[in-house]
Amino acid sequence: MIRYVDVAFNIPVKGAFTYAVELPEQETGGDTGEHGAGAAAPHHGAGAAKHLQPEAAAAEPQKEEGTAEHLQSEPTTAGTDRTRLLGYRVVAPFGKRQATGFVVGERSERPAGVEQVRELKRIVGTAPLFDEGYLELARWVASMYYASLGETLAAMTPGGRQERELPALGSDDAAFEATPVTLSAEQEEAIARIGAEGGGRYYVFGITGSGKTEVFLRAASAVMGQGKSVIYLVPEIALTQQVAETIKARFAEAAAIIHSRLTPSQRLSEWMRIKRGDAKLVVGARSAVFAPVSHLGLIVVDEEHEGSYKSGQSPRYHARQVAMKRCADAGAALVMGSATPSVEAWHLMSLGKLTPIRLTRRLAGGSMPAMEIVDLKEEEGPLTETLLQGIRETHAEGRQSILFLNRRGFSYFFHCKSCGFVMQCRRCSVTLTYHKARGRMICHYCGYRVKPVESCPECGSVDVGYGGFGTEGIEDELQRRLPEISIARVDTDTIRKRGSLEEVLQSFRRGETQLLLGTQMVAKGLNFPGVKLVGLIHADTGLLLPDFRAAERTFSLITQVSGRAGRYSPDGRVIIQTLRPQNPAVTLAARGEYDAFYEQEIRMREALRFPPYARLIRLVFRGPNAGRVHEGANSFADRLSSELPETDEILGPAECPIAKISHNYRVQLILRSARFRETHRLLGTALESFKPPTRVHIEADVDPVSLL
DNA sequence: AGCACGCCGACT
DNA sequence: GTCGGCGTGCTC
Repeated sequence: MIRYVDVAFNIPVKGAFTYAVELPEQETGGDTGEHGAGAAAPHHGAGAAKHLQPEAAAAEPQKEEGTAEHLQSEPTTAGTDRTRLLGYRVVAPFGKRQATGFVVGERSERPAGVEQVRELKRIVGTAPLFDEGYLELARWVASMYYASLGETLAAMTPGGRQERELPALGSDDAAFEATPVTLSAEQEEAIARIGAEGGGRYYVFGITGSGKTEVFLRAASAVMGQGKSVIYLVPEIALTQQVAETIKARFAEAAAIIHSRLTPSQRLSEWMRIKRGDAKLVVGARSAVFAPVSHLGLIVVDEEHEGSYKSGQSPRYHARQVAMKRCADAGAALVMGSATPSVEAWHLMSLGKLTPIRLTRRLAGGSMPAMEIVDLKEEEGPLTETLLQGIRETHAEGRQSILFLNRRGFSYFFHCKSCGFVMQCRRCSVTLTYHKARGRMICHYCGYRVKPVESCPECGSVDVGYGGFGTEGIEDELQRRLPEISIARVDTDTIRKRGSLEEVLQSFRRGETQLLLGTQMVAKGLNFPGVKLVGLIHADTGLLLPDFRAAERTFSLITQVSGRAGRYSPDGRVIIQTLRPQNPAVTLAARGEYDAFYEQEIRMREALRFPPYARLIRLVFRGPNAGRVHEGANSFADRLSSELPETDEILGPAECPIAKISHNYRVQLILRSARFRETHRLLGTALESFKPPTRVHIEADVDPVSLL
């Protein structure tokens, strides 16, 4: 029987391609294929059931790739229901090559208007990856983020071809108690409120160490008790090892933990386990929001403010937004939480669209640390005497310190070295970026440009320019000045190797090293009882970035990093070094004045028409020919200005802050809209019909998190 | 004439 | 995305 299937490929091209496929008339157990390679994979021949036997995986543990090859050349297998092909991954001839894609439609007639229909090369797997309902979600994601259906499905589904079981659980770490601890009154109340009725949107807003995780786990448990499934999102699984271990210990086989170390085959295996309903709790980073659960009852978004929930490539989805969509569709509850909510979340809470639940007490007997601000302008270099003295004292007490330094340099940012003044755009209020080649300060939101000043408009100093602390060398400098202290360094370079992060952290936890020096990642979720002092070497690096979220990020960073100090003791200490000791993001974070910070930030956003008072869509035009890239951006901007409502603003075209990446020139356009739905729809039609100059690509980023 | 490279558009 | 076709222009 000849059938026709619509296949969406993992390419930017929209629309599906139709292929023919010959299906067996019935499940006769006969082999319809002609390759005869099946004999080479003896444990595979009988189809689905055998795949899951552990012996199969154990038999050839080293030969995963080779085994996969055999299975790929295995033609349509008998004993598998492939009369319906929707949701299968397939391999098809595409031009001169083979490409994998997804079956997104089926038909029995050859489609009209298509002259040549080629035949599918192969059907991957023994069961479909998704069903119609799931495809609907994919269509929503693709259209919301202006991506093709094929690349969207590729981002949503696991890449493995053959299921492969996960190794047995490692030796159970007794440190992670399987039995829940006693709850505080606040926690009890929080759980009761979340469980009070099905659905709803909640925000657990609690200081670090106040027991959010336990609230989430109890809520998950309750939902699972009703036979429903739970998705538990964390920013980066490697750094939430503690949460993962606790969940493993408490939920065992009912949980699927999707982490970055899983191979594609293992991911597929977990995917199928979830799809069958064997795993009712899915824990994972961003992409776990696409877990194929049935009867969704709850999605937890832990550390909601985290930027890693936003995908960096097409489809540039925000897991929080997808979570809202899935919960709304399924009537499931959404529970988010953080010590530092995003400004958007805060706004939703103040509008009553998100129910706040506050946790105010630290559980482990700790209290909030003492916070000190050190003015870097008064000091020589990044390692100030206050900081060094603090480390020495802490060490003398036999306790530990964490030093945080922001990787992002600010050498692009022209500033006054005397008072810390930074030039900002009058209109956008973001930092102007210094372009050395042009000798101009440029706003990357609107394109505004000025000559750099010769002297500081604030204090008159002529000591202005670009340049700052290099991050390299801080470790050496520390080593030199504090030779008695052993230092552990954690950054993207040192953790590249598998397992090395855990090693470094373990040795710190055991007290073998006394000082942990790291980037962003030490700010998040790591808890070490021995830590007394936390130092931020340059707390306001983020403030110098040309980004309207700069203040929010700085506030969050200071607060989160501070949470690492004195978590288990009453005498924690935080030293915040800054060039701008008067900046509200710094001072309000230091004083723990959340409400004041959010209120002033919200007012600023309203005045400047930034989210949440407007929504942004960023369009990046890129290509090897600068002229054509500009031409494309200009003509599209012209078109939009005639088609979009008057109230929408089109900022730019302006060169991207990183104007050229690997031979590609980049120009951006930022749309600002107060009526998002309409703008989104109109932009969709405009993008569909616009034919950019050759070699010019347009990337759309809806609700961009960073404009860099 | 022969070839290298860059540009372009098709891919079911 | 990736591939091949083909035109321009350079070299033997």
